[in-house]
Amino acid sequence: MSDHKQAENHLPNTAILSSISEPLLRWYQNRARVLPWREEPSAYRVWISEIMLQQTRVAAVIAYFERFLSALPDVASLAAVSDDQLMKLWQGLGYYNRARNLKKAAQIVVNEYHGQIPLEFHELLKLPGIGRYTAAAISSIAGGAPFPAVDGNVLRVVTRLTLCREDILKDRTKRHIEETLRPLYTKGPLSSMLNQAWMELGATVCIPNGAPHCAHCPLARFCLAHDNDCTAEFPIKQAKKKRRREQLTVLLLRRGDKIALRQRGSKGLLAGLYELPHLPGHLRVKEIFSALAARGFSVAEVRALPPAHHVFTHIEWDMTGFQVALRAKMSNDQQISNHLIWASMEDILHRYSIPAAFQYFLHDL
DNA sequence: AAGTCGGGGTT
DNA sequence: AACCCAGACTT
Repeated sequence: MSDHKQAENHLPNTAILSSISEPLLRWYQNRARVLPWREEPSAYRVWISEIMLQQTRVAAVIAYFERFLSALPDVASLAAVSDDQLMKLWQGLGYYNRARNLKKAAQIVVNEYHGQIPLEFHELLKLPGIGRYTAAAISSIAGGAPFPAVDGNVLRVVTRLTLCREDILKDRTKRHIEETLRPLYTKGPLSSMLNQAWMELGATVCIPNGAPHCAHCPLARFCLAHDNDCTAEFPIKQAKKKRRREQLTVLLLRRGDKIALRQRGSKGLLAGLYELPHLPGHLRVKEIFSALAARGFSVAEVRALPPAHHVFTHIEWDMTGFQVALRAKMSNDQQISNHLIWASMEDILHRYSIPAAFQYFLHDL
């Protein structure tokens, strides 16, 4: 019967959640972690932290946040930073467009907002890299705006509390939960705390992997999933597509104390970052000799390196690596046509941002 | 609505 | 090996 099916698939309503704010806020005031961006929640600090925290754990962000704030302490310095320094500050965090959008948005703030970061939800939403979650987080935490910041934590906590079986990856499910929570928010400091409390609960108690710590949850007595002993069934998410695999042959080209790097294109995977030159497929030593000879290199020696495997969100790289000692200096024309950069160890450490996928081959240099 | 975009920790 | 993370943007 369709009525019965609807009941199993019900969406959460505000009434179920209305009695929850008080115990949740009380718990948060006692149990909130001390985090760098909480000590002084200025718009700039909250903004940087929220962008870094997108799809990234708190533990991974803290050190990056401190270093970033030291190097670029305000919007003006961010707007003026070089792309290379920006990428170096972001190296290892991933999703590098987050950093590029951060700089773009900073330039907009300088040029169109007189250097003052807007605190209104709908103004923040216009800036590149800021979606509904981040606009709600910044406007509420730094400005007390009454908007629920619905991230993966909140979706997990709310679907468990209410036994909601909608697919949390669907936009309309996120929108619905936003609307459900919206009435709980009032303008002022409580909306900042409430947003952080939902996320804190999701991150530390109502956790994603493994069993949630219901014995320590301030909302256990309100929680339908806890009542029915079915927290493991939530949240419901559509199954992911399988990753595709690619084979690469990575070359560690050495000439004297320099190593060859190449800048990736401005779009797509690892856009704009610096990589070790590589060729598609798994090549044999003989093929490497001829490929390099065809490009005008004089090869002294080729030595195999340990193979490496790197997993991205939707691609997997199977890499074989070869260290190649080059004999003579090639002509300037060939240097330019090959678009290679001859970098020193110092450059690699402090200037060029090289993604993790290539670091396997740089470890013992 | 589906695909793209990193890297690392947990289970 | 599969899952997830204080998501946003493009197509």
